[in-house]
Amino acid sequence: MARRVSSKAAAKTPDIRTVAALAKVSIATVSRTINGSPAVSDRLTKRVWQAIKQLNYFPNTHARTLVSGRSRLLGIIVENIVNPFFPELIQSFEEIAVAHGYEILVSSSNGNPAVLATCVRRMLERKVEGVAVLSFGAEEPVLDQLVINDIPMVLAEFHLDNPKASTILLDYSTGIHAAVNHLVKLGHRRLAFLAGPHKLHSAITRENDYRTAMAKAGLPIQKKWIVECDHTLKGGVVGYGKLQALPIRPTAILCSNDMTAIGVLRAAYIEGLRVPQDLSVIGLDDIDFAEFTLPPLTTIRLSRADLARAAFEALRQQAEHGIGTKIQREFLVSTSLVVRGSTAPPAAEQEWVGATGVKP
Amino acid sequence: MARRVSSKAAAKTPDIRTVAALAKVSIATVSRTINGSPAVSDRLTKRVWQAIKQLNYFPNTHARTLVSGRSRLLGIIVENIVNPFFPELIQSFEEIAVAHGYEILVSSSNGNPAVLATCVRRMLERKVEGVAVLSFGAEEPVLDQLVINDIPMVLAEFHLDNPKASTILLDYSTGIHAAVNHLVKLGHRRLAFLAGPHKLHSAITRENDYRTAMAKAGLPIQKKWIVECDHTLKGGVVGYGKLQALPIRPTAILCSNDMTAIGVLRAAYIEGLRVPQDLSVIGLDDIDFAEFTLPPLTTIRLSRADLARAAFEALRQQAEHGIGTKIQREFLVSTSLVVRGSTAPPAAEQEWVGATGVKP
DNA sequence: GTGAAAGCGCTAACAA
DNA sequence: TTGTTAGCGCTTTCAC
Repeated sequence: MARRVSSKAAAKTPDIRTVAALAKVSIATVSRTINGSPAVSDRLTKRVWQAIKQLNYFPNTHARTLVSGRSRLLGIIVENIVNPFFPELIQSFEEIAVAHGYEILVSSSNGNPAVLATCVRRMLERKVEGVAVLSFGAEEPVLDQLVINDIPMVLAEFHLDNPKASTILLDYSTGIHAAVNHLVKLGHRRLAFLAGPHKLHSAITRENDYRTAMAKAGLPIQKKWIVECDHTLKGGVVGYGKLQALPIRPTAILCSNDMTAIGVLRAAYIEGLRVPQDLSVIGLDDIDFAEFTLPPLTTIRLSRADLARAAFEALRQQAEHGIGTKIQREFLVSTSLVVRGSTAPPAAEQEWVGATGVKP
Repeated sequence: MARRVSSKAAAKTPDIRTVAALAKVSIATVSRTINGSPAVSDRLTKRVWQAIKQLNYFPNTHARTLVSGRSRLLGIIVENIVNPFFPELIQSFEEIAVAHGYEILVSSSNGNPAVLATCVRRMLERKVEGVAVLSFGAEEPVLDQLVINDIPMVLAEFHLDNPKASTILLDYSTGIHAAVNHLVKLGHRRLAFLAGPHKLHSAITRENDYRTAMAKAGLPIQKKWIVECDHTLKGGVVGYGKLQALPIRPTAILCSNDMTAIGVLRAAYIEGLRVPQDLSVIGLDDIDFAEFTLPPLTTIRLSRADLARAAFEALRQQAEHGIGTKIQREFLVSTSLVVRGSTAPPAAEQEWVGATGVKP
């Protein structure tokens, strides 16, 4: 095969040397200019930028990473990208990261530890500077590779006894208490809870908060009124079915997430039960779609933007903190009730109250 | 600051030299072993792997990329990650890419050319080997940076006169014809079309296919029955409103995507129109959620998996083809009608037919 | 303020 | 079959 005869023929991507040659400076000066080092005279700065523009040059991240040790890459692992909660979260996280000069690597673990393990591995090979583990899951054991390699991490609702690991605590309690109180004020006493899969921390925490809120409200908890679903729409349909099969049915259902609640809405409609007249339903997440369900879903908002911000901030502090700088190791994201159309006073009790003016 | 006294103290990430030393071979042998070169004896292969395991070593992608010129990174640009169609697409694309040893960089352009430009820039800096532009948009002019840098591309529904650019053609026609015929067979004659935003190629193509299908079916097209929406749920609600304000209303609505159709379903419900008895609705995409709308949505399926496969295949061929190898520059992804519950014979005409046995 | 030179961790020629 | 060595494109001392 013929080799290229003239160097002119090779119109390859310009590198830092090309720029230096054109600007008639050393490559060190080009590097300094690009990185905004103050120690470059205005005269040369101008010449360098002019050459850069002319050549349409951009630096090679891999070379930069190799020598500087900083990849400016952040990993984000979500539980399930197909659950609308997560794309919204990824979107926020990416925006913030990009605004700060970072790039992100996204992976969806789908609750599968093996998948998680391979994506952690890939992230390690790419030398990520930190990983946001927003899978809310029980996959933490697989995270030891991150620990071993000393990679900063931020975990949702999970403490890892490691100096590089930060935690985002989600205060579901506020929102769930508000939801229960809202229902109680409306006159409900029989509140069921459609839980998430117990392998998720988030599901456990939410369920516990429901129990606490019920206790505080002085309401009895029936074991049968708590049913484990899987945070999917289908799961909500199934959960609803189980509840309706009970001899004494709840008048309101609190769901561990919005998808479950949407499943309930759907199942109730098909069975001819009117929401909210015959049954009140509350979700959790406040995904964009919640506003558009029929009726619009009353739900507990968990801000994706807040969560993304906390996750990024935790990682950034770990990645950029100087020696001796104190970093924040714990972050809190709160929740709040958004009242829309899926809650109302219970039908029967309302009549009963109307008849006597006294609650049971 | 005190320097490290003993090399023992530095428990830093092992590199290829560390492995070589432990296995008592040269770094070249380690490299060959990792890359599966056949030219390594079983004896050494074993020793090397053993050392790798012992040290928990993994190669540094940046160094690899730098020297080999191959990043094994692919970019994927979607229109809007919050539209459920896209997470499903990303999921598929990632699975395939990872299975072939590639990593992906995801960006959501949100129809914003400036955002697109910066994500292209970031992808260039990371030396992606190809970019799947699945934004279906009019942002192609911004893609010149990819062209200039000779980066392989695959575009949906857009031909770029560039040797590195492949195209995925979406055969909406099959699905849309099937949808129109389905409606016609049911007895509909007044079919409206809720189009997507005209800045999207996909929207234009779909609308044209609707016109063609209508013409083939011998049905008149009313200008007022084609209204431009924006592929969002809200847009569907608005579009529905415009259609209902017409003196002569359509009995069926074909929508440019599922989100629009879901908006129509919602608006119709609120206005007390029953779907499908009073109005038939058909979507396009077949997002996971379509199965769970009320009633379940009849829609035109566009397989995300097929699209992802085509996109990956196009990029892989460009990235890996040897000189002289013929590569496929055009790919076709088809569509098909999925009949569910949102279509039925039109109410009025059904009665009329019942009365006389003859159609108008 | 500027430049020369030493690598970052790896692959790929070339030798042996 | 194995090892030696020259960089990939950049940042970062260290001199000047």
